[in-house]
Amino acid sequence: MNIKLKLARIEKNLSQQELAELVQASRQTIGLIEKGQYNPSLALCLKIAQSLDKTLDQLFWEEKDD
Amino acid sequence: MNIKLKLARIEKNLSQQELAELVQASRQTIGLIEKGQYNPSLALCLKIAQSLDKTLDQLFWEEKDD
DNA sequence: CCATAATGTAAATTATATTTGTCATTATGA
DNA sequence: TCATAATGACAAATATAATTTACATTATGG
Repeated sequence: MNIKLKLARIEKNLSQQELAELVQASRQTIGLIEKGQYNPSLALCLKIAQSLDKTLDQLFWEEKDD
Repeated sequence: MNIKLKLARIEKNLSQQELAELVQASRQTIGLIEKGQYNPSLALCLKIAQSLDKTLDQLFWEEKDD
């Protein structure tokens, strides 16, 4: 569950459909990325981050201990 | 051409082959990503960043003006 | 020169991200 | 109640990332 992405989208007052159109993807793809258990391409991540005025790290980076 | 990735790899004294093994990818995949014109998956980007002690932004983020 | 490590490149194949379509659910408003 | 927007979920088809295999180039060291 990518809560950071979902929150960033809602902050921008965008529906999944609207974000999908901004990044030229399908609504389902956005839904799946927010749901997690999903592995989007770097290009799509970059478009999403730019559309939401965030960086890759802000949306997709998790601190790891190992 | 992803020069940041290439430099980060060389800083770590890793060959493409060695980095590939660390992230469980093929040597060719690493070479193609460094060459650019390529669209890796987020999961692979995360593994690469962790292996090189960098974040996503440090390796894959470009400031955009638009 | 010969051997080898490191890298670049290309074609064929496999794996999987993404799309498309469809139906169900929830919430909101007329 | 009825209509609709938003979302979740699922399956099948398509697009493309990634692998595999192979051969070439460059550099280094014997």
